[in-house]
Amino acid sequence: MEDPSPASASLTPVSYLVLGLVARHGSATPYDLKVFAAQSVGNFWSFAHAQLYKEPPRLAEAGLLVEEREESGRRRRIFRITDAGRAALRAWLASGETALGELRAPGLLKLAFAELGGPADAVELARGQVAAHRSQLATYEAFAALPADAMPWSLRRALELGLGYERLQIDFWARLLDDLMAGRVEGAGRVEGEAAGPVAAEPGAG
Amino acid sequence: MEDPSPASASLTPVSYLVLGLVARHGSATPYDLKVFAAQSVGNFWSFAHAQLYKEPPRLAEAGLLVEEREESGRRRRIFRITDAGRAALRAWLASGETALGELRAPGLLKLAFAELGGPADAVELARGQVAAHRSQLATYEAFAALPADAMPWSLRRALELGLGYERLQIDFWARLLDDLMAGRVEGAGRVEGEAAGPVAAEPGAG
DNA sequence: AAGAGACCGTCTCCTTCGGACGGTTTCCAC
DNA sequence: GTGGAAACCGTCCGAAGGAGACGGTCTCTT
Repeated sequence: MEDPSPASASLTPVSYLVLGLVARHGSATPYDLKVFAAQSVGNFWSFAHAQLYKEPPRLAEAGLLVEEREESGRRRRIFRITDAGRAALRAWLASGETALGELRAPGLLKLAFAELGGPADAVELARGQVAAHRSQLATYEAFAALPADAMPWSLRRALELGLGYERLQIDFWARLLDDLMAGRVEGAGRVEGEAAGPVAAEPGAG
Repeated sequence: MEDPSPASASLTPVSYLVLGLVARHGSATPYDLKVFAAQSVGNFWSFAHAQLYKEPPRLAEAGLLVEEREESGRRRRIFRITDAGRAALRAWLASGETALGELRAPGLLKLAFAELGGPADAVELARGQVAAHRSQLATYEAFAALPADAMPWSLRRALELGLGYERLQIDFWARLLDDLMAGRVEGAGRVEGEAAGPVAAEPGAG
């Protein structure tokens, strides 16, 4: 049993990013991809730029893209999408794939263990998160302020989820901060002026 | 210039997960870690179980954990935290590290390129996302329904962010679905009964 | 005492990640 | 025009992460 179709090699999120970006713009060099990505989805989902150089040749080998060469001095690789590539992209868009993804926020991990630190630590964390998410929100808002024709409707919608997400984070951490300051958190001590907290160490099940 | 302290080798999120879990429970075997993780942070942030077997020995080598052996038949490795480990954990909790993380939701990536598919595709996507996030929300709600003393306050708080996140997603996709069905999306066609959509292909800048 | 099923652990392969490094082109001062 | 600074562009590598196949061990039941 051999794979009858090299084009059906497993496609990852990066693959679809590349396919989508090339389809949207007609053609692109890896560098273009890097720039396009940064201006669109890269806002929520960053890709190592090395991937954007490696992926197009892979897709070309699978027949989903074709590669040309610039004639000018730099002789950059220019990629265009093929019918097979369009089909793969359309299949992905049409598939009922509903993977969820995860809430991999470093701040959340830290919060999950905040009971092991002092109350002041949690306060610091919350403050930092509020600030960081506010700044990210500002970035998104600047992007969202672009004229309507600066991006396709779908991307704008995606941006709106990003805005909602940042606002959710800000609200969450701000509320936590309030509760912490007001001593309204059951189990967490009231924050006075202390800086270092205890880390639990009682022996347990082995 | 050499690293004077082997214990200061770079610690990753997995490191802190392990450190935190061991600190919280007093001691743990790698298998315990796997179970503990699944019952707590694993809800939002999953770790490959192989990591939970590899990380403790690494931390032990760095002096942050100590390893014992069960005497019984299976002779499992039991890990406990050291003072250095507690210090590292406390330092992490107290540090103003505020990395943001990203919104790496596969559905979001797909949405960003939805203009390249047909209106029916976006509808399918939205429907699927609503269903998937509703199911995830139900899982979180069941977890949140546990008695107050079933988890530390910090973990419960983290859970609450998870709940908010799922509700945000549900609202977002449900609203998109509504707008799509009502033809209220500028640029997206009204969904009639079509199934396959076009993928843009006009040549552009090279 | 035997076998089923849960429990527990390791290994390997492949991808991703981050970033160091290096070369090229353009532009501007002079 | 020429030198070089600055932006532009591309490749490579080592370390870490992730999926999951595979294998061994214990417990419980009959």
